[in-house]
Amino acid sequence: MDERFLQEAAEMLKVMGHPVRIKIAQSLEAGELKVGDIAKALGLTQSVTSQHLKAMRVRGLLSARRKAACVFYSIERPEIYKIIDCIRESSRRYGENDEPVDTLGRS
Amino acid sequence: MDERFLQEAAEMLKVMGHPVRIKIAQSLEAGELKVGDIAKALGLTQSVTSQHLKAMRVRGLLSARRKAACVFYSIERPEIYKIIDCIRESSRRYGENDEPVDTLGRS
DNA sequence: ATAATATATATAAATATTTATATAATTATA
DNA sequence: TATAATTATATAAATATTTATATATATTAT
Repeated sequence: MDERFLQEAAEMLKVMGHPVRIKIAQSLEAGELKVGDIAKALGLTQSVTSQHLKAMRVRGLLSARRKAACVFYSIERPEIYKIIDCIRESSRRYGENDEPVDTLGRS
Repeated sequence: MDERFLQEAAEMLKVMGHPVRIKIAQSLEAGELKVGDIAKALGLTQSVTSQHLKAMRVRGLLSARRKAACVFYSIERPEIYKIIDCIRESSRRYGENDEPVDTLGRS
């Protein structure tokens, strides 16, 4: 596997590996939203919202456009949703166990 | 979106958001391997390999079985590979730009 | 020009992750 | 039992992430 891609994939997975950023992606599924509306919808402060948005933007997951005083964010990589669906399927298949077992079973 | 799933998805994405752990998943695509072989294949120390394996195991991504003194790890959630494919496709589609642009474009 | 609104960013504190080193635990064998 | 081989884990240091607070920047309206 290409080292370049490996790093990029890890970055992308890491940035999506945060509940707030998953919620942000979800909130943008129907289309672009301005920062304030995302913050309101998610019950976050303006600042933390902006910081998470930046984390996603600088890695190419979101794009932003200015419209007057507002900035509208939108999804740049719709594959995010496919990934979340994969995980949902995986969860379903894996079972409704509360916690994965962590034993090694003596032989 | 279910809060329970949200947390689980974030955890899974986060744990896969590390180059070494992606490599580990790759190394297991053809089948189970013992810790020592994974470490050798990836050029890692025994300890750090074991630590990454544990991170993946306790979150249900890998399972382990003991065979004599060795422990064989294998993939518990093959969806991981689908996710990596998604990212590969996303990368391809997104373009071969070195770095995503991070400007907001004044209006 | 000033004020108001919306967003971004600098900074620092708290927390989490990563890695290395040393050691413990497990299994097989002499 | 003692030793070797394999894997796991405790610990600590280095680094990174997350969040809050305060402040800066950009835009519009007065």
